[in-house]
Amino acid sequence: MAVGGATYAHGVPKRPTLQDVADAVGLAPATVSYALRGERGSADTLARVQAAATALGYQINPIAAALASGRSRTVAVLCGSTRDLWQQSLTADLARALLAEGRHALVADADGHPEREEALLAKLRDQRPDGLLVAPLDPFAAQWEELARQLPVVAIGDRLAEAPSAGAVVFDNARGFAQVFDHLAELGHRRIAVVLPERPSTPDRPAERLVAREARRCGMSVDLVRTAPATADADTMTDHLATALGGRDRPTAAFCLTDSFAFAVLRAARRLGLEVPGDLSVVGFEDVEFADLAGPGLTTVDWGRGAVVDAAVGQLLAAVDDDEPLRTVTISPRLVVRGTTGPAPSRS
Amino acid sequence: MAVGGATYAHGVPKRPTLQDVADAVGLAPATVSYALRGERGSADTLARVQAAATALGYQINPIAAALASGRSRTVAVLCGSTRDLWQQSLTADLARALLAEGRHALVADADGHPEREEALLAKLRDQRPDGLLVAPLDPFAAQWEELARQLPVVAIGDRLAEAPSAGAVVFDNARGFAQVFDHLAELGHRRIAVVLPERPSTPDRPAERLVAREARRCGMSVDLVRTAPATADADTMTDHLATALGGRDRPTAAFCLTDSFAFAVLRAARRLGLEVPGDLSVVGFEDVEFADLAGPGLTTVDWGRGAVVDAAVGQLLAAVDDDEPLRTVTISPRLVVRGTTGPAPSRS
DNA sequence: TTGAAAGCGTTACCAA
DNA sequence: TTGGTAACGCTTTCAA
Repeated sequence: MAVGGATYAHGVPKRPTLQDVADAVGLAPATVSYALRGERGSADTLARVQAAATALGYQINPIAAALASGRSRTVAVLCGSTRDLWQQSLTADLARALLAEGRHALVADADGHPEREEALLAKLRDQRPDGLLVAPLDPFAAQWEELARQLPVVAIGDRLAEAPSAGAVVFDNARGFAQVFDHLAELGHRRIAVVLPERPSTPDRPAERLVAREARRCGMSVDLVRTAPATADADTMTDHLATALGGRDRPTAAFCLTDSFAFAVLRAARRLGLEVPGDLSVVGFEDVEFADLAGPGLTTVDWGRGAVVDAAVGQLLAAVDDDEPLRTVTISPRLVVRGTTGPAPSRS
Repeated sequence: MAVGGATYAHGVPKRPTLQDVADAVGLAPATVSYALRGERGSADTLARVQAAATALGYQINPIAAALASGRSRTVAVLCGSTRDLWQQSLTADLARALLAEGRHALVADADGHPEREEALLAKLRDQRPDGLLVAPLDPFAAQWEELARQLPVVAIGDRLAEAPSAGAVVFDNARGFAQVFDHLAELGHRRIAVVLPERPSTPDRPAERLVAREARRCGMSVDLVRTAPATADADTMTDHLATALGGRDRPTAAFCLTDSFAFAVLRAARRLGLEVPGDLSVVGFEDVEFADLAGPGLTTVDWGRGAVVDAAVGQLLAAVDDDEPLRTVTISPRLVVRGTTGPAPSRS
């Protein structure tokens, strides 16, 4: 029975309920409920109910509705780490898009830890969201399978290996990689570093294989630099990259699979006294808003976050509302070359 | 009665309820409820209930709990515009902090429109959050008063003029402005531009007055450049600023009340062919993560977002859980001078 | 088209 | 300490 803290209990003016509206118009609550939702009712009833509702200032109680119907009109958004800039923006955009569609966003952030992802998922599920949008940390986890059977799930970035029934919005990495390698090859780079996250590659981001293939195709040699995903601690990442990119026989370009990595590389370059792009070309793979400011040498791949958001939210809500099947949508890359990204250094 | 889309209805294995646990241990649901919450029960009862609950895999249904108790264990987070980088990060940090305290975050974004702020507020209120964290677009709106009477509200950035009962986390702008002006004066700047949002100044950000006072104190002349808050359209902002900062008798420094503005100024400077900081010193007022990358001349004021988040979440939850009074917390500025911000240009 | 009644899964009051 | 029971406010089935 609603108690509420002493401080706030009195201020709440006991909002009108369905019963109040029903009393006002002399109808049964059920009738009012249907009328308010436009499910049925004669034109007359409908009008009277509407009038009474607005007169009383009736607002539905979504919690009661959720309990009774089993649907909360809320969508859970679970993201791997909002410390990563692109994911942070993605999360914000998803929330905005959901709101525009009349759904609330229940957001959670696994903060880089797969085990936290699992725990959060359980909690989110308890909130009975109508659907789930997730940028998975561990797309191979077994839990996805059960979850995807229970409610519509759309994964962003990686297909959920164990949950074929889930939808996905994935990136055409093959083309993206090809564009980047072509670009770097044209500039004359022969030896590049590829900065990528430590976590295992996935079905949709088989980064290592793609790198190997492209390197072969372009006749390049590649240093793989594995880096912990974005954390609160930018310095550690910078240190790590400075070590990897410095040294005598260093690469002439760095291809970063995340713009957060690219920023760390730019910082590392600065510490090493390397000019970008004079001494080191840097390519990001996400195109966050201010990539253009981050460095004159920062070329990026733009995946069109708007398209990602539309595809994800669109198909999720279609599944929720109209039971439409989920599918995999592939996003195409567009290379954004900013300023002069080359020329390739002339030293051997 | 739970219907669920045809596709997902079957997959849901009908989770155990309190009743199921009660049946298992041969106690009343009420007893189990109390035991599970550790509110009462003998050691024996408690143990048996725990065991049965884990055995059955019982998970509480938060929606039913919310309906019965009137508390949702959810906190609404309403932000003026997640297109602004600082606010976007703030929102992400708030959500993370809330999660760490066992609360879910219901996030909404007014996207720069005060009228949307009002509408969203109404919808959020319907979700019966236990509290509200808000970076208000319009701190003068009348609605805050009623809202703050109904549930704990903590405003970030501006005190809510009409709602004295609400808490606040505000920035010590007087000191922040003084630090910036001192810094610029030391570098020898005599004429600066101040880039600030169009919306009316507020009790806690009486920007214009502070600017006037500081300018007088430091013997500077000031151009006020009013700019629409961050939008999706960075180009427009850049155009606007390029106009304001170009011209024959242009200022030698720009003090931007938002880092988003600072970025726009950097873009404008680039378009105008101005060197930063050679031709134009730029000072931001927020210190977003990658400010150090955005330009060598970008000095910022760091308000410690972590402190803001702690203060806001801390006092809100104290009010929610322990009925503690809300208060106004003031955050102190710290000037972060990066690289060489001067020297002041030598032309008169 | 309308309504009565049975939930939905908890919490909280009050009596035992 | 425990348990019965009445909310909480809505949705949905089923009968009128």
